[in-house]
Amino acid sequence: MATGRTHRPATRSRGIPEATVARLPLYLRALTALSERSVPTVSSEELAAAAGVNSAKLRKDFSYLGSYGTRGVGYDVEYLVYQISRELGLTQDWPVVIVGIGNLGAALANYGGFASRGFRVAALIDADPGMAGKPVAGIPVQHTDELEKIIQDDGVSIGVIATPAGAAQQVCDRLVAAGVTSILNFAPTVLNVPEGVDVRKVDLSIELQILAFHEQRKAGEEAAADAVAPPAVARKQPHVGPSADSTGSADKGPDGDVPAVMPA
Amino acid sequence: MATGRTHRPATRSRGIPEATVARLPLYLRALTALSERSVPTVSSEELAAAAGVNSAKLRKDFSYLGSYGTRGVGYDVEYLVYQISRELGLTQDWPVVIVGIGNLGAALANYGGFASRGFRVAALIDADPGMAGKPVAGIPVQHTDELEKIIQDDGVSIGVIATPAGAAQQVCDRLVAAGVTSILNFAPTVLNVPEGVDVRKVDLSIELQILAFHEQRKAGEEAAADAVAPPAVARKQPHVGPSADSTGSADKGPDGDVPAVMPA
DNA sequence: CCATCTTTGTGCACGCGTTCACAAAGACAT
DNA sequence: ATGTCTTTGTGAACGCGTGCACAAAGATGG
Repeated sequence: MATGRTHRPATRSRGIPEATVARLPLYLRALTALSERSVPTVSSEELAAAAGVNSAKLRKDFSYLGSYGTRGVGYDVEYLVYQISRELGLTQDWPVVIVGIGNLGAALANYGGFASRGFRVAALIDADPGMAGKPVAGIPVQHTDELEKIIQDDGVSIGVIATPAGAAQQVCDRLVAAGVTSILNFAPTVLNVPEGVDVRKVDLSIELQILAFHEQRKAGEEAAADAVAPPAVARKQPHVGPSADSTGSADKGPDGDVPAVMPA
Repeated sequence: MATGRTHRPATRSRGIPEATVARLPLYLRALTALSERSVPTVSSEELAAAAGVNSAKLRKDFSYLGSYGTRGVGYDVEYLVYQISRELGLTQDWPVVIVGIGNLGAALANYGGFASRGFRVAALIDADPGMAGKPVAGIPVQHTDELEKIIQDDGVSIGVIATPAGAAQQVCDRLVAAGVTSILNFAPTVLNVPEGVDVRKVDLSIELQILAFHEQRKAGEEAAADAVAPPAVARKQPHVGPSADSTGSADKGPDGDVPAVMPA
């Protein structure tokens, strides 16, 4: 799903399948909402509905954490919030650096979800000297030269890359060399990292392409079954030659995928 | 993965497993790069390395598309680019609407990856009347009232939600009612959609929490003897970072004396 | 204290995805 | 043509994740 490397020595140590870990934040969000409404307990059925998953799956997920429920009653909301937070490591403070303060980087810096869950923006870093000192989301942007110093001084172990694709690997290397061991990559590139470093990637382009695939499939099925066109009329524009159009050569940027503004 | 609805017999119709579909954009990106360098053919081993996957997996993935390789030689780059593009539906033009033009929405509008692969920003939509007419990425923002009209006029079938969480479900309902059948959701909420609508979500907060989990596990690999006594009063500030100092192998680590921050 | 009812926790089976390993297919040299 | 060498395409085994179905556990009421 998301680790850039195919490797997964990951969750070998103590139970908790990767798929379960990926769902814990979902449960936590639903539980936090319940907590704010002062709901004392919740059944697996209710919570599963709120999180958008199967109730059996939810119970099995929780069983990896331990037996935190009460049969006949359900789960204590507050207690479960604490247990999941602890399991996810959110009871600690995680300083995070964001590299590449373009449109996307600025959006991330302003994203409220950071501060609300144990994550703290330790620094914003950009390669453009003109950005230095300029405040974004109340935090002054610092130049790339400061990167290593910041990471070491603040003990940063999580880095967010929001640079253009061309700069991503280089930034990644510097982050890792300075001590970062977890990277969230928004640049459309496959990052190469040494053993022991986790990479998760968020790729808008890929998500859209997956949607397009399903969309095309849906359109094709309808066409095969019936001729009744639902709402739209001009939805298709088959305007591509056998192999000359989109593939030719540099008809757009390096890959056309540039998430942020950052001079190389 | 990402389909909002629990049920998803998914790609039953025409082979092609979901996991393979999710990798096709990755291959396509690597192939495009090769194409720009005028590389005529590529072996499964080389291409797999470029895409960051196993070569056997790549070959099996391609086998679902058909036999496009030549034994003893490899794959024709141009031909494969075309085949994958066609399979993903990228030879069509996909108009996309972005709803919620805040920091993130603006970043998405400026994202080059849209236009480069058959996706076209048909409209930017925001609920704030003050935003109306204001150009973002060269496109004037339109008010939410126009949403249905735009979707129907342009035959939009893909919508991107970049609104706050509170507005996401409402926006989603309107998109679906107007004819959108694929949604990319950036809001931290579980969207409820009817059968036949695909939802993929991109959630920064969840990604970070998953990274935090692994980070914590790495930090406390040897000091696994915590076995925290269940706190009777939940949501209390627990003692924090008790593991960063005991191990000698861990060179990094947030010098464990940061204050605990519980989610609110 | 016993009966009943609710809800958890989990054993089990099934299907998907990954990986191995190798035969088949073609290129290429002689 | 024939042999050798490279690389694909895939059969088969394995492991993980999912969901069913049910027994165990505890609450609740009489």
